[in-house]
Amino acid sequence: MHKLGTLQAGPCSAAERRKDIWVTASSRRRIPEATVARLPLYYRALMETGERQVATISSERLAELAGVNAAKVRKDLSYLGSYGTRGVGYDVEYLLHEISRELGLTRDWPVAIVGIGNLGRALANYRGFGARGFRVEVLIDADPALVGHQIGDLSVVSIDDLDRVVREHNIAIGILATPAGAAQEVADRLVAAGVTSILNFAPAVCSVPEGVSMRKVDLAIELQILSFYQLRRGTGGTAPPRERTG
Amino acid sequence: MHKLGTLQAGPCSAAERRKDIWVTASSRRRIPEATVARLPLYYRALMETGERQVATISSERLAELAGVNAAKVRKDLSYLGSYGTRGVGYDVEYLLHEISRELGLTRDWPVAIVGIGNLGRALANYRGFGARGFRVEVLIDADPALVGHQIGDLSVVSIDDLDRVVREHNIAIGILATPAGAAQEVADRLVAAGVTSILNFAPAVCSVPEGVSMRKVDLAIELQILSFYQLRRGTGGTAPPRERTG
DNA sequence: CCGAGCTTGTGCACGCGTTCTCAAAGTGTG
DNA sequence: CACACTTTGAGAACGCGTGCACAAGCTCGG
Ligand SMILES: NC(=O)c1ccc[n+]([C@@H]2O[C@H](COP(=O)([O-])OP(=O)(O)OC[C@H]3O[C@@H](n4cnc5c(N)ncnc54)[C@H](O)[C@@H]3O)[C@@H](O)[C@H]2O)c1
Ligand SMILES: NC(=O)c1ccc[n+]([C@@H]2O[C@H](COP(=O)([O-])OP(=O)(O)OC[C@H]3O[C@@H](n4cnc5c(N)ncnc54)[C@H](O)[C@@H]3O)[C@@H](O)[C@H]2O)c1
Repeated sequence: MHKLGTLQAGPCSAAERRKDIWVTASSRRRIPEATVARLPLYYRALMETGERQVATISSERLAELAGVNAAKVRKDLSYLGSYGTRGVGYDVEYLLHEISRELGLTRDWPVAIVGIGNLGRALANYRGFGARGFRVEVLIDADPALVGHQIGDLSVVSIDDLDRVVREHNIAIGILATPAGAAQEVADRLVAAGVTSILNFAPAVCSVPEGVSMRKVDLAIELQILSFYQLRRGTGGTAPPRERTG
Repeated sequence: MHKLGTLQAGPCSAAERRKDIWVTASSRRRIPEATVARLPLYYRALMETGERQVATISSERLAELAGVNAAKVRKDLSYLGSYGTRGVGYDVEYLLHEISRELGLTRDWPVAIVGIGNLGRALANYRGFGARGFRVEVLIDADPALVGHQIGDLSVVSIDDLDRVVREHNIAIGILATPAGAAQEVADRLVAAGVTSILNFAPAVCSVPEGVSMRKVDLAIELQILSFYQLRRGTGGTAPPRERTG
């Protein structure tokens, strides 16, 4: 398949815009969400191994490195286009480039963290984000005692200045690390300030309008899921094969 | 759902996995994984609202509180048994009890954290875990400068004492917050010491033997997924309504 | 005791994701 | 060029999860 061109680059025409089909400059087909979630795994696997000196990598090898099924790797990559060569494998450099383009890793994303408590500080200090183009540029908190405090080379900004600072830095991605009670309000303010992607650590149901993405990470829930299966095992069940990739 | 599953452990042990039925003392039927992941949501929703004075709650109301579909709530709860009353709803207290029993929240789980860096410290200081019966009892790190250091009312223990301390405290659940490079080795040591559930924050593929559960939380991947959809939106696509329960 | 009004529990259809499988398409050797 | 070997790409089958729709079952007022 894959007949109608990946060739036709450039911004997609208005005619192509459909509700359920994702037509973009980079890829012509809809990429399943499960695949999107695995692309970072492939990216990381390709980056980490010294495989880059080798020109090509097979789906089998990549599957092994990423910890998934080989058929899945092939199907996932086929959504990006036919980048492989039969009998040979995938060109490592090219694949890396395509994946990072697809994930938006070729550009920098300014990020804001709201709620500079235990977790927010840990995130602010984390060096791993920058490597993927996620630059934490703004730290926001409501606690007056914290405002102005220096963390790394950033100074904590008051929640009152949220709108201004978020706009100034052109923030598209916000990280929410406030207590649960403040989550919805802060999310609303972020959205109002132009943020369209939110990563939420607060254990609270929290809704955002159409056109804004929100992903939740709830560590307590993760523990409870582990506890569930732990309990089963103790009472004679078998372990669940499950493992999540964010 | 999100369901971003990756099989793990031994090579190609996929086929036989699904076969086994989960029959335990507590519930007669197999509970789907997606349901297990939502039970904590229901639990939290029930605990948070003042709904407890009200004797019963309808699936519709609970769905609203938990941010899911009402039919889903009913189906999920039906896996636990027929605890509802038609025309009335679910008895709140009883439902809470059943869910917490199913999730193993009626008992205490001693937890160990390995890797007391930025993230490990945040987790160690977090008060939210204890409320669900997850008691962080052991902090472990390899850095000699950190060993003996006091965090909260716990003292950091050397990685050399991992086996002994984990056994002494009867730890079943371990949290892995070391750098990626050390993840597999630490996981192996935890498993060797008797840990059968691991929550892994290190961005690394990491395998555990059959009979051990492992869940991964990779924050960088979450950001990359957000970035993917953010990029699409910019180029004219529609936003994905997606939000993870997990 | 009956009927109106709710709410649960579940059968069912549908869509998504996974994985098996194999033809197609490449490489390399003699 | 023929042939053996490798590896991709995709068709197809299957299983899981979701959500609609509705009968079964409960309460309550009269
Ligand atoms: N720390 C962890 O390991 C951990 C684990 C799981 C979940 N969480 C969740 O992450 C969130 C943060 O946890 P934490 O331990 O960092 O909490 P924390 O109390 O240490 O920090 C919360 C911070 O948010 C700030 N804040 C409160 N209201 C605010 C508002 N309206 N606007 C801006 N800032 C505001 C507070 O001043 C504080 O600095 C919580 O929702 C918590 O449940 C944390
Ligand atoms: N901090 C964050 O916000 C964040 C975000 C995403 C992912 N992560 C991941 O979480 C993990 C921890 O992150 P961090 O920021 O806390 O890192 P960190 O470097 O601050 O802490 C790591 C700790 O692990 C200890 N350690 C190293 N090797 C060890 C071993 N073999 N046994 C026991 N302890 C060992 C180190 O002494 C250090 O104290 C990393 O894998 C990181 O990629 C962290």
